[in-house]
Amino acid sequence: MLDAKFLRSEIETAAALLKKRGYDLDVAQLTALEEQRKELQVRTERLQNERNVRSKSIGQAKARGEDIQPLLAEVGQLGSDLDAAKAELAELQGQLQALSLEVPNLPHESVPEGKDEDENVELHTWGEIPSFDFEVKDHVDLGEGAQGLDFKNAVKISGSRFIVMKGQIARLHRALAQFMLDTHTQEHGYQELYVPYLVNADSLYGTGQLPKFGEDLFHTQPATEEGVGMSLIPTAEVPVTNMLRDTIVDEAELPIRMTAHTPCFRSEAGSYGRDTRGLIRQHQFDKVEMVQVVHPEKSYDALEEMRQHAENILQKLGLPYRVVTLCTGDMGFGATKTYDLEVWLPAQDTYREISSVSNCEAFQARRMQARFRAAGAKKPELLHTLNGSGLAVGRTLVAILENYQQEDGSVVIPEALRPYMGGVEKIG
RNA sequence: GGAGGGGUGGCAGAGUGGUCGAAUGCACCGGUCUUGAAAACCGGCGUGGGUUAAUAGCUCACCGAGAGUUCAAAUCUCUCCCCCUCCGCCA
Repeated sequence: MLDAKFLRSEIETAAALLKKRGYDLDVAQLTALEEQRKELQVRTERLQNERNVRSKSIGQAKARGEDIQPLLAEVGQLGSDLDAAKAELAELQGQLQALSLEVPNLPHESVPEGKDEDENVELHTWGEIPSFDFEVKDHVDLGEGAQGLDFKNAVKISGSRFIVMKGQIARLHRALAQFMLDTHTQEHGYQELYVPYLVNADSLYGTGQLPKFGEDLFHTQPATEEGVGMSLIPTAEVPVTNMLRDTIVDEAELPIRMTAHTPCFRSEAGSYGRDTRGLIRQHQFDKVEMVQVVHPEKSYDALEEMRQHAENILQKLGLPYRVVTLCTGDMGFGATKTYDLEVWLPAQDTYREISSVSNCEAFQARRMQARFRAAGAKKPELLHTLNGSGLAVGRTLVAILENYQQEDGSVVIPEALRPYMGGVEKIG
C-alpha cells in the first residue's frame, strides 16, 4: 500500500512511476473519490463533534437537575443526519481502501525500465558452466534412475505437481535445508524461526497476497458459514514478516533478521502448460526464506547484503548461476527492487530462477503497521521489509542432481553437504 | 468436547450509562535538589485518521473484534475471536 497522503498530493508522480511497471492508475477516478471523501469526512466529523458537545451538555444539565426535554428535541434531527453521513463516508472509504490495496509498489529509481522478463538486466555471473562428455540427463531421469524421485506415487496420492522423495534423494533434500539454515543462522546473523503454515487473512493482506492474488493460494474451508478460513502459505515470507504486524520496535533492535524453512503451497492457477515435467513447478515445495526488517535508510544496503547471503549458498554448493536485476515490468506486486538468482540447469541448457530477493520498503509495513521508534523520537515510523529465498530447496536439489551428474547416472555430493549426508560422497 | 473465569494505556490495576482517552502505582523521559548517585519533589508520558505549509492548533476514532440499544457506551444487549483454570481426549 502506498502512502495515502503521497498518493493524494502527488498522484501524477505516482501514476508516472506505476506506468513504468505497466500499471495504469485511474487518476480521474481516484481524484473524484478523494474530493468527495474530503468533503464528506469534514462534514461528518463536524456533525459528530456537534453531537458530542450536545450530549455532554445534556449530561451536565441532568446533573444539575434541569429539564432536559428541550435539549433532547434539539438533537433529534442531528442524529439521523449524522447516521446518514457516517454510512455514506464508510462506503466511500471502503471504496478508496479497496482501490489502494490493489495498487502495486513504486519501482526504485535504480530499476531498469522494461515490460517483461526479457528486459531484465544481468548483473553478473558466477561459476563455470560445466561441460559433459556424455549425454546429460535431466533431474527426472536421474532421480527416477536412483529410485529417489517417485512421481507415480505422488500422482496417485495427491495429483500432478507433487513429489514423493525416497532414500538418498530425500536425505539430500533434507540436508540442503539444514545446510541453508545453518549457514544463515551461523554465518549471516539470522534468527531461526519455526512458523505456522496456515495463516489468517490479516497476514495475507499484510504481505500483499490479498486482496489481489487469492487465486494463487490454497484456502481451507471456513469453519463456519461466515467465518474466514485459513490459507496455506505460498512462502514463509507471510508468517515471518507478519511477526512485526501491529508492533512498534525499538530502533536499537534493528536490523531484525529472521529465517525459516517451510513448505510453500501454490495453486499455480494459470500456469497449466508450464514446467509440467519434474520438480521445477510444484504445488508444494520447500524453501528457506530470509526476511529482514530494517531502518528505512538501510534497506538498500540490506538488499545487497541479502543477495550476497543467497549467493553464498550457491557458491558453497559450487553451482553456477547468474544474478539479474528485474526490470520494472517483471517485479512482484510489493517490491521496489528485486534481484533474481538463476542457477544453471545443464539439461535445460539455461539459467532458472532459484531465488528472488526484494526490498518492499514500507509497502508491507504500512499494510501491517510495522513500525519502530527512533531514540528520543515522538512518533513511530514505518519500517522497511525485505525478503529473499535462500534458497528454494526443491530447485536446488534439481540443480545439484543435474550439475553434479556422472556418466553412470550417479551424482557427486558437493563438499559442503557431506557433513549433512553422513559423509556420503556420491549417490545413485 | 464439557464446566467455569477473564480480555482496559509498556506493565500492574480502578472505573454507579453522562464533565472518561480513561484514576492510581510501577516503568520511562525532562527538571529541582546533590560533589556524583539514590531518595524526595515538580512536570511530561498512547495510537491511528482528518484539516493544515506544519511532526502548531483544532477535530474524529480507538478500553479484544464486529453489530445493536441510547441524546450519550469502557460501562447495557447480541455475535465472534483470544487467554486462563478444571475434566475428557490426544501427538
